[in-house]
Amino acid sequence: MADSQQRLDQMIKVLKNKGRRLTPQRLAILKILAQSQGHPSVETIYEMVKATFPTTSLATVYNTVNLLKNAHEVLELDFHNLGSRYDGNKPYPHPHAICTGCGEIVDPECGSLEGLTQEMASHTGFHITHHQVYFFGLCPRCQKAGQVPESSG
Amino acid sequence: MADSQQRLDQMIKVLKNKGRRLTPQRLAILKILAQSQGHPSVETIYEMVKATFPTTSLATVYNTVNLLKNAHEVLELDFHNLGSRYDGNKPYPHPHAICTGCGEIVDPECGSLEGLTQEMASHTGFHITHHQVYFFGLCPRCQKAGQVPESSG
DNA sequence: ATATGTGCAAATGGTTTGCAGTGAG
DNA sequence: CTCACTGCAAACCATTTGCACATAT
Repeated sequence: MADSQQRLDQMIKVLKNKGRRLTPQRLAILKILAQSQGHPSVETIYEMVKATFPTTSLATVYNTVNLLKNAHEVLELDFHNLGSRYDGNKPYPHPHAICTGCGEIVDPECGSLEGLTQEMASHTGFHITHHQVYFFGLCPRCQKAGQVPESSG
Repeated sequence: MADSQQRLDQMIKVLKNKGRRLTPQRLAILKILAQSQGHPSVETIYEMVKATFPTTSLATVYNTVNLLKNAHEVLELDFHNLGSRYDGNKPYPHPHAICTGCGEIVDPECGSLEGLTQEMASHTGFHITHHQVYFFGLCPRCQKAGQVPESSG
């Protein structure tokens, strides 16, 4: 994906601008986040980095992820049961759909969020800066799996 | 408020149906949640209960709140920085606006959430069951406070 | 009478922090 | 060469759990 290369370049640029160093471990984490399709957890990132750098510590992953989060180069999703997940592809707030069956997280197209935001603003007088919009339910696959409750043979 | 009395009665009924007991501490927690206007945290509830029952433990508050949460008689709001907050007035999912200045949480009227939900469902194929919709920003009071940065005398 | 609820304290689990050694710039 | 980064382990903090006693039903 050309996009993920652009994301990676952007992340590197931001870190440089902040005077941060680009260690091999850190670069590996950046790559994982820039290419991430599945909203990985810190633990997931940790396991992936360890494939290349076996001595990497969890603290280093947290450190780098937080660095990017504070620079708005990664979006943090907060879930009560699933733990925090990270999106390095679209580091700006956007709606998510989370399957309560398999845990899959998808980024649906969404045109009507803007209207909702404006409605919230006008009803509250708030100056809205960002949001967290999560929809929970069953993905198509889990719906099918649920319709045939393990009895077919 | 007549509403909060109804909420309290409903909570009590649900606990009874589950064969749970109504201890004085538990009743106090139920009342706090049924009347809650400000989305209290467990810690806040704990402090309030202790005013009447000084020996109450945090564990008891967690226990009762979770009981109600699982019975859908209380709505849990999950925030990364603010910690979990609870709404015993409207125990069903609804949008919230959170002030990043003072921490106030309000429940705005909202007509266009249904459309967004349907858009999400049609774009993902998910069967949506519930949601978490949080808008963050500055409440009117904090906007004014910010406009005059402590220099006026 | 009984088994749920209570209070206390210890356990848990995800995240952060302190520190001494390492290495990117 | 210097200072940020790393890895490890300990610290943190909200929440949960275990246990013996108390009590609502």
